[in-house]
Parts: sequence; C-alpha cells; structure tokens
Amino acid sequence: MRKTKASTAVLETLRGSSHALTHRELQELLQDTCDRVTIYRVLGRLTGEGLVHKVSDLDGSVRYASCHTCESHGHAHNHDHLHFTCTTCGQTRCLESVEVAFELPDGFTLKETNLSVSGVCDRCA
Amino acid sequence: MRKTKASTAVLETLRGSSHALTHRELQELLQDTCDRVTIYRVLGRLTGEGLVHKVSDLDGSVRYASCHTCESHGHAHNHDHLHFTCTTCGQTRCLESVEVAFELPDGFTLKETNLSVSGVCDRCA
DNA sequence: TTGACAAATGCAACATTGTTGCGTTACTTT
DNA sequence: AAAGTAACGCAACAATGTTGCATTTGTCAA
Repeated sequence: MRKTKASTAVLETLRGSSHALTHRELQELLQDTCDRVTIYRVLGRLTGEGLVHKVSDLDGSVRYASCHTCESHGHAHNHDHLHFTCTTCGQTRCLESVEVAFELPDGFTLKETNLSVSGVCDRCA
Repeated sequence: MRKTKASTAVLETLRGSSHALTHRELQELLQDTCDRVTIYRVLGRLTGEGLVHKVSDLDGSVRYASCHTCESHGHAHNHDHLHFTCTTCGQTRCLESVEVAFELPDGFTLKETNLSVSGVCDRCA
C-alpha cells in the first residue's frame, strides 16, 4: 500500500480522533483533500492492512477507528474489544480495556468480532 | 399496533426463518404481499414493540430476526445474545444460548447491545 | 536521477438502502 | 354500521456505497 496524500490524511484524521468516525464525518473533516470515492477506497485498504477497523453500530451506521492497541501486536490483530455508542453525545468509542468473554457452541469457529453496545458514557453521565 | 396483512406476513416470515433476514430477503420472500416502504415501516414497528430485533453485521448490513426467547419474558426484553454470521453459507443466526460477559467502566451505563461475530458455523464446518 | 510500471486518484455514472409526504385504504372501537 | 385513525401504496427524495476508465503519482530498479 502506497503512502499518498489521501491515505495519510485519512489515517491521521482517524488517529487524531478520540472516537470512531463515519465516512460522512471524515469527508467533512478532510474537506477538499480528496474525493468521496477515494475515502471509501482508502478506508478499504486501511482496514485490509489492519491499521483501521470498521465498527457497525446498533442502528447499522458504519464507523471507522484507528487501531491503537492493535498495531503493537504486529499481525496478531485483536479487535475483540467493545464499542460504546453514547445515546447522549452520539459518539462511538473503543473501550479497549473491556474484556468480552463468550464461548461458541461446538462446531463453530471464530473469525472476527463486532461488539457494540449503547448507553450513556462517562462524560455525559 | 394494528394487525394487518403486511405486519402478519412480515412477522410470520421472520418467525419461520432459522436465520436473520435482510430487508431485501424479506422483500423477495413476500413478493407482492406489500410495498417495499411498508416493509420498512412494519419492521420499525415490530422492533419498537419488541417482537423483532435488528442485527447489524460486521460488514454493516442490517438484518432482522424474531425474538424467540425474548417474548416469554414479557417486557423485560433481553437481546444480549450473540449473533453469528457464517462466512461460508452467509447466514446470520442468533445464538441465544451463548452468554456474553463484560463489565463497563465506571460512569458508563448500558442500554442496548449488538454483539456480532463471524466465522464458520456448525453446519458448514 | 530518471524512466517505467502499477497503484491510487478524480470524475461520472450507477446501485443499493432507507426516508418522507400525501392521498387512499382498511383495522378497531363504540 | 359509522367514525376515527393507523397503516398502506406510490412517487419522489436522500444517503450510502460501488464501478469503469482516463489521468496522476508513488515506488522501485536501472
């Protein structure tokens, strides 16, 4: 994957954000840095590379967040943390510290996870 | 909420399915029973009533499933079970037997959950 | 440093998914 | 049976995501 104006801008924006961003939010933040379509393609590549992960909310809206803790582990990516969407401020944050425990029934094998919950966050409490 | 041709058809279809259905799948199954828009509105009402729940997959696609175990508990709905999407057959199923345990940090309060994982299911193993 | 190849971009067009307004239909209640 | 309102169909719109193709731009090797 090449280092381009668009890809670095997207990655920097995601890294600079405390919460997960939608495509729309990214587009607004990036203004005229690059095209709408390019953002989609960059996000696709970044998630493929494991630098970013995709979160689908309870309502079905899709957001992206940079992998803070993940990168340090090299290729053993672990996105099994919880995503919290605050119903007051609307922000979706990665709660990387929260361990989620579950056991799949016999015959099932695990590949990826997307664990989202909603409620009121600490800042809005 | 009134009992209409559309609402009963949607609910029966969801109840008769072993897996969660997308709007598109429902539309194909219901053929000319009702309009596309009506399906959206019925699904909205059914989820509001707690007879159906909405599942957002890892990839962001939205599915609906009838609440099998939930209904028996009356109004204390519990959708905290796991949703499993098989990457082989593509079906998303509710694993109601799987308990998911996690603890939110101080200051956070829980409202709803959407716990989705992917992998290979028992039938495709 | 330069040239070449391929990846990445922009643009336009399209596809899918979900929403809204409004006049009409059909449940439910009395 | 009548009335009131929820639900419907249709059309139009809005939002989100995808694809094809000509052009630009990183990257790598000479």
